Amino acid sequence: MPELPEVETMRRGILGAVGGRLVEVERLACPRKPINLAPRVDAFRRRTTGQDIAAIDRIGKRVVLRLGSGDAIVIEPRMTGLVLTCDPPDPLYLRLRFTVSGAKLREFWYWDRRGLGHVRLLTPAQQLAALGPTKLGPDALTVTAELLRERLGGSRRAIKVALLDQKAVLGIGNLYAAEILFVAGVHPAARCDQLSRPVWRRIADATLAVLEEAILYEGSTLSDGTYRNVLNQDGGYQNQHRVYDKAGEPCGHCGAPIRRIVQAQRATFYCPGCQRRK
DNA sequence: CCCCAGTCCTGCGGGC
DNA sequence: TGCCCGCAGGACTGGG
Repeated sequence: MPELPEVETMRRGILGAVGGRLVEVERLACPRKPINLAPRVDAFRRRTTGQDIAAIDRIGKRVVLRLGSGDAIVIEPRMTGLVLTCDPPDPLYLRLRFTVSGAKLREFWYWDRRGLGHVRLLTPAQQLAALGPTKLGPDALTVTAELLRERLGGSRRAIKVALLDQKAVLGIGNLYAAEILFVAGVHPAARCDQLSRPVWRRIADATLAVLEEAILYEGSTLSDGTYRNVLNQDGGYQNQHRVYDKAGEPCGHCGAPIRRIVQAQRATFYCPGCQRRK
């Protein structure tokens, strides 16, 4: 499931298209169900064809192609979306083909097995409304202890649930929330309004450490094998996981069996020996 | 403010 | 062995 490190890996994988010109964005006849574009196919094609690719950014878990017109193509992979520059894992789920001229990278694809992802073309005004600071928090790679405490310190929510709130902090999903709290030594059910400054410091430090390390490893490929980098290779961070999807296995630090609980209808993994409530 | 359940969607694994 | 159900969860929505 693409979270910040996986999406950052996608972004870096297609940076070779920057400075080029979008020849075409073609919606492929995916036999399951062609991707829903916004706006619809004709307008999407008209407003993207021939546009310069000025930059490729990441906003949280989305890849953003900045076009010369000021419009932005926003790719939101959600659970199973992938950006690929080579043959796909399974051509059945290819949804879009991007063709580029005048740059090193000539072609890339959007692939999505389950089809929960979205690709949207947004005007500058729409970008501000949908992706601006009122909708989305600061990027997780920029967090500090003060910023986390400011945004979450008054909340009665459990810290693990709050870390998933994209209005609070941007880019953390279920997997990395678990890993971050393990590294910080914080119990996932600890209430935000009961955490001290030193604990916020540990959470901020762990957030940067875990996400930056995961980017170096090009993200996590889980046992279902869905996430791949743009070259259709496995990521490497799954081998560094401390708790995610390890229920019953001994903690690598203290040996206690890793626990699985459910918070806000999502699985949470943690070590009862290493992670305390305060 | 915050929580919860439902929605989208497909593949896989557990259980019978 | 084979089939079916439920689970996986990112983002969003509507109701409490």
